[in-house]
Amino acid sequence: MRPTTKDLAKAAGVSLATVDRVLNKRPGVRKKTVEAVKKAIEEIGFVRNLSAANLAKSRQYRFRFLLPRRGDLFIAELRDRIFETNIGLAAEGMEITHQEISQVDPHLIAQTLLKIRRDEVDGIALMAPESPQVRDAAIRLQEKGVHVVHLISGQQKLSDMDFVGIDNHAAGATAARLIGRFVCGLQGKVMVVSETMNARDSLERRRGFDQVLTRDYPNLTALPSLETHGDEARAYEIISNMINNSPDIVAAYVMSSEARLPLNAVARQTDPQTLTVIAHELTDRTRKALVSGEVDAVIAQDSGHLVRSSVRLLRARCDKREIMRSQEQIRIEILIQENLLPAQCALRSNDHGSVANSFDD
Amino acid sequence: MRPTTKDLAKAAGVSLATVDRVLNKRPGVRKKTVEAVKKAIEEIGFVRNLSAANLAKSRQYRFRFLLPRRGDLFIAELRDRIFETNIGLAAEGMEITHQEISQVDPHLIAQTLLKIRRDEVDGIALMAPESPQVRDAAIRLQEKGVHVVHLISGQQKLSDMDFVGIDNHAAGATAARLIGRFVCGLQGKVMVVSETMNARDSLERRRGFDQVLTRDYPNLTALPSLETHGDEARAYEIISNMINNSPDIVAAYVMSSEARLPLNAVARQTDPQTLTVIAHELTDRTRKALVSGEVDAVIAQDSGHLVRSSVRLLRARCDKREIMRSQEQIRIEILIQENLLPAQCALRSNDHGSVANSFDD
DNA sequence: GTTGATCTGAGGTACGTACCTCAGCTATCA
DNA sequence: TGATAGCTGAGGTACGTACCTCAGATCAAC
Repeated sequence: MRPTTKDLAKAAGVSLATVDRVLNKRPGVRKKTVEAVKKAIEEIGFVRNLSAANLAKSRQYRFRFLLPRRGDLFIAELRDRIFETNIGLAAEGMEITHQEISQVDPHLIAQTLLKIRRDEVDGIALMAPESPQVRDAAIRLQEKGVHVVHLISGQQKLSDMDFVGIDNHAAGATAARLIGRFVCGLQGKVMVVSETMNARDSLERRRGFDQVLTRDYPNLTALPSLETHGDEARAYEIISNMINNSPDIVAAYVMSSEARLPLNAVARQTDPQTLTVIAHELTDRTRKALVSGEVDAVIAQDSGHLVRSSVRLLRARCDKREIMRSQEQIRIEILIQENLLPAQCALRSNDHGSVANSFDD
Repeated sequence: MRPTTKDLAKAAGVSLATVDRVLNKRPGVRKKTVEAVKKAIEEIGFVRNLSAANLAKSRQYRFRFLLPRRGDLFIAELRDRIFETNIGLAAEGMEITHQEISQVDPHLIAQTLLKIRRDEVDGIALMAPESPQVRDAAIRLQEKGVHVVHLISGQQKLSDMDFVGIDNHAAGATAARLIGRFVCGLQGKVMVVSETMNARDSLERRRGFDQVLTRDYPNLTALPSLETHGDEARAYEIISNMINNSPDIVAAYVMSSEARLPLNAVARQTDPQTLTVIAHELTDRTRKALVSGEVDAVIAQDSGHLVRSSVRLLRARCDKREIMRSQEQIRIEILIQENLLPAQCALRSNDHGSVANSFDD
């Protein structure tokens, strides 16, 4: 049997109350006594029983994800993962919800943030385009005692500690490297498409992309970023314009998390099989594109990891714990046809019915 | 507050005892009553409090990883992850150990397996080359009540349910695709190196590799597999022979998890920068090779995931639970210079001192 | 040596579930 | 009608930690 606090008290020659004070960093214990207890902890190899601690605390954590309202496949993925995580962690006293926010208007987002009360949630994971208003509102929220982490995009270097997502500079560099190698020395232009360049993540990806491309692949020239603004007609128009004006396009980099519109537009304009195409995020659309050869590689961040990592980070904040940041690093995944897992992403078809309990025989 | 069993009892109009019987699938409850309780569960949204349940059960899980004795960097990685996982899960009543076993001799491995008693461990994660003796010993062990999962390699299709690791056929295919694309239409031969072709994983990788290469890249011919048997001198000899006999080698695929010897041998024989090289597993050696350009891509499986997934699987077996297999799928990661995380793998330098508790101020 | 502040011990309750016993209840069948 | 088996309720203890109160001990400074 593992030693308990009682054993620890005996080993340290103090009472249970003192052990408790030391373990929970409560005041009113002499340094010498603290040391004695710590020594005993090492000696008998005491490890706090988390189950018991959680039970005793009967602590509840209520976290809320704020995601843009747009009907994006990637956002849908995230929502599904939030739902799953909620189910999985409900048994551990967590309640994880999500709320839609404006996809663009910083004022509206800031308003939404400021409306959040300390007594309804303990933490927020926010996915929103960069803006001073949002940043300030987030800071205000923190001051109220609601912890905030920034998901995927993140605000102007508040602190890296609050960010959950991939290194977008590196992701852009990865895209450039793949295009550079796949294109095989061909001379030509590279089309770059994004939903908007107002987002911090797009800007960073672009910088990383350009850096590698100009340094290592003089045969390739990156064209100015096209912005779809999530509008299908517009996407088609600007992309077809671009393709018609630059017949020497040999590759395309779709930077935004919603690759559907750009991919559809490209597909209508040219034979994507002959074009080297790199897109972001694994969704049903990019998965199909990967399988058909329409896309050569997908650069992805695991949506489940994003959600779980956010939750762990928020929870650590609530407990005033530090966290192993290196273990929470979100990987930049490179996906091609061959390393797509059969189940990956196809999970969307799950019905969300009765997963909560396991009495289904 | 979340509803408790007491609330559930009230809602279902039964006693706590009956609720308990239903929740824990104990006999002696009429079907009708069971249904009533289940209905109440749905209605009030009852979710078992895991902390309380674990505490009440005061269940301990003792799992042991059996890893080959060789001093491999990849194995060292795994050991470190086991150590970490043990620390992280100790608070949840898990005790995760590891034991070295013969790296080759099936008889010795089988003997080791058969020596394991039910009262010392609840489950085993076994990494061993395929052989009938080992397979039988594993089955015997299961009959004794010790759960067994097969790590990375796996035995002849016992059951996919017992396997933790990547799809090696797909991994080989991935390697072939990368080489095919990176080589840019060049005509030539591809060298294939492994530690041994007796391992199931190597065979499967080879098959996946050949399949894609012969189908999609007629410009490339894969050479017969070279086996280093973990011997440095031998590795150098066979590889230099191969290189001297086939001057038109344009690429190399290092299949085994220990890439050190083959990479060193290749480096001594030829300029690896001009060769397209794909290796397996992220270790200090492959990481350096990736950064220097000696290796073009690394195909990896996350060692931490391997360990944690094994533990989850074993635990599910102990609890007689089914598990979401799709969530336990180990991803085939493609790593290039650009998407290497700064922290990734460099963790080896950690001292393993006082991570067990968090009183370090 | 007294006062006050600081530290420590003893003992309690609470968290939500698991698992036990035993008494009593309800159908079923002889 | 009574015996039997199957079902249900009442009540208890246990798990290990958190957090509370209050009394008593210790130590410093005066």
